[in-house]
Amino acid sequence: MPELPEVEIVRRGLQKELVGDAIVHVKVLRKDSIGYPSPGEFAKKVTGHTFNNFGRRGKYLIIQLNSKAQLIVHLRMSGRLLLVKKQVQAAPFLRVRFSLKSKRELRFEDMRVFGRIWYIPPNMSSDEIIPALSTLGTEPVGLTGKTLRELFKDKAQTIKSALMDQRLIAGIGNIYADESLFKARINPLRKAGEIKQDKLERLAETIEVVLSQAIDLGGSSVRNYVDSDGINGNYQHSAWVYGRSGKPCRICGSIITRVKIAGRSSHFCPYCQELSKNAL
DNA sequence: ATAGACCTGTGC
DNA sequence: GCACAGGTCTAT
Repeated sequence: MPELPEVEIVRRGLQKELVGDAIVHVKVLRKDSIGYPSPGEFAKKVTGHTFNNFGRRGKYLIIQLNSKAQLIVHLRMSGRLLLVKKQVQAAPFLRVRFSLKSKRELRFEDMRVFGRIWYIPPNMSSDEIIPALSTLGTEPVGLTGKTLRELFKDKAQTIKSALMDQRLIAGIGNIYADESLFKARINPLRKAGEIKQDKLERLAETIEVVLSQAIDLGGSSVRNYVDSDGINGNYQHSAWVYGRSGKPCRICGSIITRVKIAGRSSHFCPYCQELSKNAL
């Protein structure tokens, strides 16, 4: 599911509802979903904590508990965090259940089991338990062409894979990389280090516009994504290119193309994002 | 840079 | 059957 907008929406939903609530019982239904500590210890360690704050870094949800402990969640492809009354019927892919003092449950559902939850004890840093956290790049806020220039300087990789590289910018995934490149009229196959400054200025702006618009629309629901109340997002209905291969470009009517870049399906308009028009 | 692994499902 | 799915990791 989730890229930055979806994680941010979940974060906001939980922040509004859960600060001050407490975890009274934890049940791990699928051991693979636990990143740290061992699945056997997880429930014991997490039980009894109170939720203090819900933050986000890239696609990671960072939950501050009392006594300086943390819960960190990455939803990967199909993870969901749902806040429900405890009498609500459990879904087939329920992996971890947090029973709360308020008689509600925070449920981690994850069809594909790629998602992870880590408990960070007070005496440890999140960076030592999740090494990728310490290598995350900048949050995509206040981006400028100059920032992108520095990030992409000398990069021989395609701009598509550079945008999805979490060590450069944190939070952009397959959908919003394609969407941002379309709006900036940049071909996803262009080498990151060879893009002219004026296009980088445009890209810096379109990234922020696309992400904030996605948040306004409740995120993208391709398959599994729902917010913490179980509601689908709507960005996918107004996507420019993502998931639209074979359909006409909303600007020029050309047929949207799909190619593999860095192992991921990439969607673009062969006219609006023509390679030759993009040469430096 | 590309492929394969990790999982489970949906749609042709 | 086969291809594909909001992500990341590791190996070649």
